[in-house]
Amino acid sequence: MARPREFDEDAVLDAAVACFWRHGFDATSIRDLIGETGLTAASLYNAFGDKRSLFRLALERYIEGGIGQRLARYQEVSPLEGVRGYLRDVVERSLNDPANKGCMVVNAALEFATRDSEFRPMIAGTFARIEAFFLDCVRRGQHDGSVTRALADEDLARHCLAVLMGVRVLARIRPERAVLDGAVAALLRSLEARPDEGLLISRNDHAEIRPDTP
Amino acid sequence: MARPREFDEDAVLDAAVACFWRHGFDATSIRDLIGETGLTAASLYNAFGDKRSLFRLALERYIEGGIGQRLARYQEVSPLEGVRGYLRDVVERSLNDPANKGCMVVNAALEFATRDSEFRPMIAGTFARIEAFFLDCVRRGQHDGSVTRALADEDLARHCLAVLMGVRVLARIRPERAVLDGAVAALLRSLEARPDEGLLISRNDHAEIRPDTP
DNA sequence: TGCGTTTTAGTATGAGCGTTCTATAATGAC
DNA sequence: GTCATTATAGAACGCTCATACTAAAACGCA
Repeated sequence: MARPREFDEDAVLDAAVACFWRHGFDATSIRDLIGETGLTAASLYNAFGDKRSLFRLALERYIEGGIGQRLARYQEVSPLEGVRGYLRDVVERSLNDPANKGCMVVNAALEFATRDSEFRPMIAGTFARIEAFFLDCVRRGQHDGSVTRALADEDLARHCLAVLMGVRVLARIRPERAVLDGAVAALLRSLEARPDEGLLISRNDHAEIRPDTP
Repeated sequence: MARPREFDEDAVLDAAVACFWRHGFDATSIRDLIGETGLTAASLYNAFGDKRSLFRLALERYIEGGIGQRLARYQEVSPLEGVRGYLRDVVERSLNDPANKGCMVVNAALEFATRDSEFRPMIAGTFARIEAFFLDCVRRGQHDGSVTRALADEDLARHCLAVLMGVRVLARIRPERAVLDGAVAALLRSLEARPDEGLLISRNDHAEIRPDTP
C-alpha cells in the first residue's frame, strides 16, 4: 500500500555490476551509477543503501552469476576437461571483451587488499571456492590416472589457481591469444600423468623452490 | 644563485613510492604524500610537477630499483636456478611484507587497465622484460638439457609469467607460504626435462587448451 | 475522497580532492 | 647592501565526491 518502484532491481544491479566491474569501487562515482542505471540518487540510496552496500550486492551478483555458474558447469566433466574447460572459458571471454575488464573479484582483491575491508572475506572465499574446484579435479584425476601423481594434489590445485590469476592479470594489460593460450597450454601439459611415473604421491615439501630446507 | 632545496630528492621519491605502492594512484592523496615526505604542497609541485608526473617518477624508480635489480641478479645463474631464484625471491619478500603491498607494477596494471593511460607502455614494457628474462632462462635450459623440450620456449616463458602474476595476486589476498610455495614448486617441476623426452621441440599449437582447432 | 506509506525528483551540504596563489625566506652575483 | 632567482609555508580556490534533505507524486486502503 505505497508507491511502487519504477525500475527493475535486477536490471539496476546488472548496471551496477557493469560500472564496478569496469572501473572498480573508487573510480565509480554515484553519478556514474545514476547515469548507467537511469535512476536518481534518492532511488538508489532508498533501494540499495550506500555505495558500499551496493557494491556488495553487485559483487555477490557477479560471483554467483559469473564464477558460480562456471564452477558448476565444469565440475560435471572429466578431471582434466574440468580444468581445461574452465581456463579456456576464461581465456575466450577475456579475449572477447573489448573493455578488458578482467575478473571483478581479482580487481576487487587488489583494490581492497591494503584497506581493512568488509569485502575481503567474500573475495578470499571466492578464491577458496575456485581452489577447491581445482583440487577436486586434481584428486579425481590422480585417482583415475589422468593427472600426475608426481606432486601433491594441493600443490597442483594451487598451481592452477595461480595460473588462473595470472591469466586474469595478463588479459587486462596484454590481451593476446598467444600469451594466454601459451600459459594455459603449459599448465595443462604439466598436469598430465607421465607414462613412467610411480604410483606414490610425493609429499609437498616444496623442495623445488626451497631445496636448502630439510 | 638561488635558494637551495631543503630535502633529499631520492628520499622524497622513496616516500612517494611507499605511498603509491601501498595505496595505488587514486587512493593516495596529495595530503598523504605531504605527510609521508614531509614537504609542503608547494615544494612537491615545484620539484616534481603534478600527481601524475610524480607517480611516473615513483613507478620508474620502483621498476628500476625493484624489478630491474632482481632481473639482473638472476640472469647470471643457471637457467632453472634463474627462474627458481626469481620466484623464490618474490615469494619471500611477499611473505615478509606485513602490508602485503604486492608488486607496484601489477597493482598499477589493474588500476590503469580500463583508463586510457600514459602508464600502460611502462607497465606492459616491464611485463615484457620479465617475460624476456624467463624466455632466456627457458632457452638456455632447453639448450643445456635442464628444461623440457616438450613445449615451445615461448609457452613455457609465458607459463612462468602467468604464475608470477598469480603469485603476486594471491600474496595480497592470501599470503600463506603453503599457497605460494605450492604454486611455484609445481611450476618449477613442470619446467624440468623428463628423462625420456624426445629431442624435438614441439610447435606451440596449444592443442592442450584448444584441441578442436587444427 | 482523503490517509499513510513509499518512491521519486531535485537540490543542498559538508568534506576532501588536486592545484594555485601570496607571501616570505634563503641563496649567489654584483 | 641590493637584486634576481628559487624554495618554502600556508591559505585559498574551484571542483567533485558521497550523502541527506525537502517536496511532490503514486499507490492501497479506509
